[in-house]
Amino acid sequence: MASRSGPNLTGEKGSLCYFWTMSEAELQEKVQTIFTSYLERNKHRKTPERFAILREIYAFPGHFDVETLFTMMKEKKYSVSRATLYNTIELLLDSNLVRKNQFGQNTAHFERAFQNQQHDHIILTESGEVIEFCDPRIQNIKATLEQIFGIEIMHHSLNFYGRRKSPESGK
Amino acid sequence: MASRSGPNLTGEKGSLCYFWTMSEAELQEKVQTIFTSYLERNKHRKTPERFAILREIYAFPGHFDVETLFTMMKEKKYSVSRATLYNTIELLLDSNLVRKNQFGQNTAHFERAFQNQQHDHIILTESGEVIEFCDPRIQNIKATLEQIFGIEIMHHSLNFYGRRKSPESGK
DNA sequence: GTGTATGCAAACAATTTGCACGGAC
DNA sequence: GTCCGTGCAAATTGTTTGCATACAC
Repeated sequence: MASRSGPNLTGEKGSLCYFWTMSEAELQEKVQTIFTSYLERNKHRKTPERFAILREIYAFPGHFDVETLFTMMKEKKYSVSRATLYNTIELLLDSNLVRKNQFGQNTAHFERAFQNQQHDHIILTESGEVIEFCDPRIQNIKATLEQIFGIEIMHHSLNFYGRRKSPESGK
Repeated sequence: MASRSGPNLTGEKGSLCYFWTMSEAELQEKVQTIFTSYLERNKHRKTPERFAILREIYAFPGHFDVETLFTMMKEKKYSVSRATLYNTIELLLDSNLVRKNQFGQNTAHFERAFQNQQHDHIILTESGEVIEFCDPRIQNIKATLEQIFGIEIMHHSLNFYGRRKSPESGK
């Protein structure tokens, strides 16, 4: 279940990129503002639970599933129920603050989405390790499909499944 | 839950393609041979249930989930249990005769894989319709990733989620 | 005060597991 | 005859729902 960020390869071959800006505190503040305005815009209540969940999610950079988040919050003495987690994540998905991933298993995985560039995943099936990458060519495919099928694509999910080529020879 | 095949656009812009060959009978015979040799190679028993399931899957061109397959086979008076379906599909995945898809929901979808070119999916979220497409540019991305990360990619899954742009305008 | 959001537990859905029996080898 | 694969039902896992209470508005 390990997860590491892709390397900063901006510019290299013009095809891979990954970057991160803004301090944790700024990030927390920013997403809180976004969520607040989302809740107001949609006439949802600004409950402490919702903000606690948002904060907890944005305090954690990797992928998580609901059970892990539940345990994490229980340990920190938050009193949240699984039901509220599912409900709130639904709102966070809708406000584009969280992204949902379905890797092979039947557990949904989530990750924070704001200031976390849209990226895709490589799952190393032997170790469960997840590599993130970002390749702009996917946007070209998207554009072609939109044009050919006359559709509007809202989002996508791209996962590659593979394994290390030979121990310690990769790189 | 509708599902339609992508159009045959081989050559157009050099980016989209879809084709199908071989009669149903030939197909059935071919996959049966492949499965037989797979079972022998891995010292698994060649039970009638396993071949019945393979036949049933290859008699159906679209996507299916386990429950649907179970119902389909029950109606045809096959006596199979869900457990056997899950077990056998596992073997069929391993022998590359079946492909597994996780669209948004928590139900896994499957489709036959042999002579069914590797393709990806567009899910129209409003209707649940699934469009298949095949874009060779995904292979370029794959090649880049293998090279950069020193990995070997076995397979991938690419899903776009979108909607029709405007009724009857998308050609 | 009103009514939405919450926590809890029960319900549900998809998949896995345990076990006794049957049939492939 | 051996023991793997089966059917069935029970167990497990992930997610949703129902309901009484709490608190945001």
